[in-house]
Amino acid sequence: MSSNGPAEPRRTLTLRDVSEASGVSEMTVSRVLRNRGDVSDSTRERVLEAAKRLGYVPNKIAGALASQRVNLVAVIIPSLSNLVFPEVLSGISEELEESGLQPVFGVTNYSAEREEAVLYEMLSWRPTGVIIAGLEHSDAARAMLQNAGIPIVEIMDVDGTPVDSVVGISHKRAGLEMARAIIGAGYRRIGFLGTKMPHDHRARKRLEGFEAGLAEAGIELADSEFYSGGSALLKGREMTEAILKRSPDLDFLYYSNDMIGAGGLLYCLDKGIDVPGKLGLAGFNGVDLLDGLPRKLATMDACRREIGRRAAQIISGHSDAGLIGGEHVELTPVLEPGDTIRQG
Amino acid sequence: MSSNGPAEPRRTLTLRDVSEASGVSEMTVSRVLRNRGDVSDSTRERVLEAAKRLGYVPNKIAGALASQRVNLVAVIIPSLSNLVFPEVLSGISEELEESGLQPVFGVTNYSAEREEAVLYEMLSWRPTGVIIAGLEHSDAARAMLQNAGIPIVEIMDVDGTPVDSVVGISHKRAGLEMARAIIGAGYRRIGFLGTKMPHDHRARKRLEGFEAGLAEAGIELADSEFYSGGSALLKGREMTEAILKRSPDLDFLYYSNDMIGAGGLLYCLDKGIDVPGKLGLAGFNGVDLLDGLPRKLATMDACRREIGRRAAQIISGHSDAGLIGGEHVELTPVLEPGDTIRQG
DNA sequence: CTGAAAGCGCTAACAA
DNA sequence: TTGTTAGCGCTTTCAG
Repeated sequence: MSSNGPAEPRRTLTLRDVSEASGVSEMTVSRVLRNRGDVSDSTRERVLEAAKRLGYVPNKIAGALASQRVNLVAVIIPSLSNLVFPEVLSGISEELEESGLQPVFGVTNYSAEREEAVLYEMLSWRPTGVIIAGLEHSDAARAMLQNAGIPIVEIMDVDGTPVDSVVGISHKRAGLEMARAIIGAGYRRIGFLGTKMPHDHRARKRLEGFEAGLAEAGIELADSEFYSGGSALLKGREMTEAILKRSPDLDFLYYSNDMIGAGGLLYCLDKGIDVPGKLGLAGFNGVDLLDGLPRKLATMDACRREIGRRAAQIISGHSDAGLIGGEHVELTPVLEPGDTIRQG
Repeated sequence: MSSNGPAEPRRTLTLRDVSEASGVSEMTVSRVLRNRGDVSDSTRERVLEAAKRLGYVPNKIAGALASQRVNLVAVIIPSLSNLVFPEVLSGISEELEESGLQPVFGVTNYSAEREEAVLYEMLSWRPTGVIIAGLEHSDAARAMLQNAGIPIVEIMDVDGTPVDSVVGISHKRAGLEMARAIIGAGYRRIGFLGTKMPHDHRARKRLEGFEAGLAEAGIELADSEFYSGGSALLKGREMTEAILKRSPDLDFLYYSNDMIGAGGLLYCLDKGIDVPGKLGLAGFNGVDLLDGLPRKLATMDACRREIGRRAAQIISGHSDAGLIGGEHVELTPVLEPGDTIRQG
């Protein structure tokens, strides 16, 4: 053994360590490490060399406290298993990368209570901005957002009153337009299949818009079926079987998402049901999974990646300007009729 | 308008504000807000009331700097669009929730350079621990992990040398056992279909193990096909068509993930190919999507959620004890033969 | 049970 | 181009 004294508890390195190792003041070290102000090349090199040799990692906590600046963007979403949100996150990541901001994710599991807790936790890190899914929040959560004094972007949905900025689509309109397209194609006995989640406001709004669209033609929903949990593809199968057994005269099934829609499509193909002749099908989201199915399910793209991108742009734009925004971006989902709606 | 002076720039609230509003010292306010030490009920109530009324949100940056304690766990993964990682994240979230720790996610896009940058960024927030996918890191990244002085858990893979703790499965073994099962079922002309990503080390290890397993029986891979990007389900279809056109005599296809495997399965069913009689199929991961397919694809569960959970447990365990671990947890994936491998 | 003093590691502002 | 001086808002420690 070499002459190690009594186990020196290893401190984590500070600016001072780099300062001593390089013979330059802490302030100058700090400047070099942040590419700030003019520093002579020789000094810069010495500092960089020392920092690297020691393995110094700056302490952003101290930095943030001193400078009152944090390069974090809080991103709050209901779920990761939904497939929808990972895409939004990718859009956000992509866009923020360029601006030097860092997304920090929090998950609420569709619970308002949990959302409040996550939001509180994240705001206490004083992020540069907040991106949060949906327009429905508890009063306390809304108050926190309002008082945070930073740009807030509510995403996914524009049907409601945002706290600050909003980027999304109108799910009511999405439902409405789907109903019109279905009726335009001549279908009349229409069923709805969707999730039971009491807090999935967007699915609820799509259904509301859909029923409004049917009402325009004097039609009511003929039957419906709800689920929660489990493999969505399998649920789609099972629900389709159930609803067709109960209401064999249905001529269209509208699914609240593409996964259960895909399950329904596979079921119909299995059973040799004539799609779209005798039975039409449509989903929602535009997940690229659909491209690989034997037949292409009708759907409506929810513009997920684009939503993420635009939201991130709003934050990074304001983080430069220091302003709070109130931007309102409504994206327009386009009906992709695929092969499961009769063509006029 | 009321007598608003010249636009008071709204400061964010501090402990001092709550202290003044409640007539209690900052120190006592701090105690109440952290449920620390003995505080009389009446004082506690006054403080809580004032904090709530003002809408005070504590500043964790200052708190962390003063206490040298951060309740953040850095989680670094290659991708969010993979479906695999969201499940791991769910496992982590679930487990950390109980311990008061907060996961913070970073995404590397399978790039070692990006991983280094993300890691540096996250370590600069002095997290309580790090959970990072894979055992392959740049020298610099490995050095940072080693010097961080906090628990590090490398996940997904155990084939290699961890920096500290590791939780995962052996992908080599997974490939090996799949090969044995396939050969045991009597297949001999075997093709491999997978991703081309040069940095997906785990897919590579599975292939290596697979080839080793074939070699035991004196067999070589008859053909292979690689892809990158796009809808995995669709790619699975296309690749399957391509490889079967090129090598019509193949009697088994091993896919590097379930999504492309599912695409292949759908293709075979479309074409009326006798599965598993004339052609066997297998994937990898055990995604629950498979439950909804017309036939169940053979696969091997990668224990994703469990991996997340165990990794989180290691971090929260050590965050209490303040120790650094070196735990080694190897989970065992189980072959799920489904309907696409001939049964003896 | 409550308060006062000191300082966490860094950066803004100013001085040299 | 470089250094010095004060804090950032909180918690630790110790004293009442």
